Amino acid sequence: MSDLSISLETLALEQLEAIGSRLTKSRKLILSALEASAKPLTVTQIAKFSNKIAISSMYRNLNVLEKASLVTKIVNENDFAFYELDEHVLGHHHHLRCVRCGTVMDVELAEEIEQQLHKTAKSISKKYKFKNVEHFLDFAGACSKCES
Amino acid sequence: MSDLSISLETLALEQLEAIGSRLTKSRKLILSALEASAKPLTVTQIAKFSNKIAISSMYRNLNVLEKASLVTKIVNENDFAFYELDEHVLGHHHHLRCVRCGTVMDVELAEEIEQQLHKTAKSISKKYKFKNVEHFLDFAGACSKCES
DNA sequence: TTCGGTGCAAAGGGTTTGCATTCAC
DNA sequence: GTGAATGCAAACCCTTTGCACCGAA
Repeated sequence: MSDLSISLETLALEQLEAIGSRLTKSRKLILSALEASAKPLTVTQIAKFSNKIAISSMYRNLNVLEKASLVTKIVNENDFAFYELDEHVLGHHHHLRCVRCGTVMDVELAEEIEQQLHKTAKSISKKYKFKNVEHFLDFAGACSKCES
Repeated sequence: MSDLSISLETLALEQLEAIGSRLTKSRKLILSALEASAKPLTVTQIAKFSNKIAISSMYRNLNVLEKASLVTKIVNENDFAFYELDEHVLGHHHHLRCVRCGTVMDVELAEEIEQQLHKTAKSISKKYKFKNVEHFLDFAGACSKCES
């Protein structure tokens, strides 16, 4: 149980402490579920991974972990949220979503595109007078399982 | 009431008929609200524009209009959906969202980036065996109103 | 011993649905 | 006249909250 990598555990301790929170068993379990998964998970999926945590605690913990910049919430067209480790942990990346089953997977892009997106964000920031403009680039299509 | 442009009304009639639905007064009102607005609207905002429509009909109509490819639902981090006219009507574009107040506005990008995104979508399609991969590029930051 | 964390149950809030009525073709 | 659309209220479902209890520093 809670086979959390040392590096993530250290980071978690540090960043949770920074917001006055503790690294509890439940939070370790959630983090290890997310670390073990190749792709973002729904609350229900995380709960399956460890059904000892009450759903309410699940949500409360995910909110705390989000505040600690350890976890990121992904809003999806399919009405339930997905969660994954924060970009500080996972590295910058994008998402590919199946329009049928809703599964979300992580995708990395070429540096070239990233740079261009960065430039674009800057020019939008200037043009529309928005501060700290970030880009969110996702892709969606029909996955091979759903297509069969 | 329902000062819908002729071209949109024609298109609406056509595409609603294609899915066996009618162009009713309520649907005209919703479409004209969206056409009049410079930016995507929430259900509540559309309702304000015309408070004669029951909320339930609002949702039902928006779903029908979405099926008819007349309207697109935008999922937002701030927990309520935004709606706007479909890209077939509005043209391809992207969104800029305020992380504070949640407002969403439309943004057009240079052809150069669009082409690169298109290429990227294709290569992702091949790599992950997803069909009909589309891109969704949004930007988010703090708008000038919220920043003051 | 002191707070933060947890479980349970109840409440929230946006969205959907059942049903009888009304409307469009 | 017939099937689609509407209004109202109730149901849904994911998520949040209140409260008493538990647990780690």
